[in-house]
Amino acid sequence: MPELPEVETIRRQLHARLAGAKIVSVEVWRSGREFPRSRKFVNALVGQRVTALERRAKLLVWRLRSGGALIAHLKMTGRFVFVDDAYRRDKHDRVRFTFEKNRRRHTLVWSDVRQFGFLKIVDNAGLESILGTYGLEPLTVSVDRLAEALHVSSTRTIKALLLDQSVIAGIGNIYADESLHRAGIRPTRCASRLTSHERTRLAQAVQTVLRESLKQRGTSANDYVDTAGDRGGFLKLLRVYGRAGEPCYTCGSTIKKIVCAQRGTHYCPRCQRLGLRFEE
DNA sequence: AGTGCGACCTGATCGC
DNA sequence: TGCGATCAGGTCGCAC
Repeated sequence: MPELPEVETIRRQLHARLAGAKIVSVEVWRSGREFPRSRKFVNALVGQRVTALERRAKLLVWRLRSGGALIAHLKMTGRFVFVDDAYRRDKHDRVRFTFEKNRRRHTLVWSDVRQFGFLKIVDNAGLESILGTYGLEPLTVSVDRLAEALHVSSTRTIKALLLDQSVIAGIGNIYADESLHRAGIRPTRCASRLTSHERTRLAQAVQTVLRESLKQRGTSANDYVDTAGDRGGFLKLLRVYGRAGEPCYTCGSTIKKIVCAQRGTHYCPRCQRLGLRFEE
């Protein structure tokens, strides 16, 4: 379940190897539901040069020199992994890219067990309209702006709001739960009922959690690996996600798991108490 | 208009 | 042992 820190980790690794690289070959091993028709896809990419790798929300954007871009969404199980010549194809592998940069060759495989992810070629206008649907980038705006984005008149729960990519871009289930725990706010709270102190605390928590996770190269709760096939190190620093039935590190209460915003939701009933808070 | 929820997909795990 | 049910979850599209 790659969210902002995982996608950003992959972006950095791809950028380091592929910015300025020429796409030598593209081989579609397996196309599927979301996948573009293979010949058109291959023809649009071979011979092109990648100028830069960017990220917006959970979307990877491969800028192409001729204009336009290849966009990639990993959804839950999408992976980009660099492989060597001895690599043997796995049944979930879908596309193999070969690049050349400074006379060095790089081979990259796109695989996706659940087939939810997609690769798509878009022109500049198409790219702009897609990128425009996303909200604030949480790591490049101030706490105040982030807190302001959480100031809504909405009947939704605060967790549902955090997951809304058009409000804040890049938060998924893990970081929503972790941010709410660090801010001491129960996920089921009505978003419009948060106090301004709570919005600020939550905005700070979102930034802290995302930054800390990025330092650890993301969280590997299930499938996520980076382009070297390595797992992220943030798993051991999670305080509530995946810890149902275990004691809260802060207060010792048992972490609960419920369904909120149609997602498995983890929280500490004591640290994330309902009702008045007295410390503010 | 805003919100909730099913569908998409496969593999791991659980209960009988 | 085997088999079906359940769960994981980002986002789209549909229904209310």
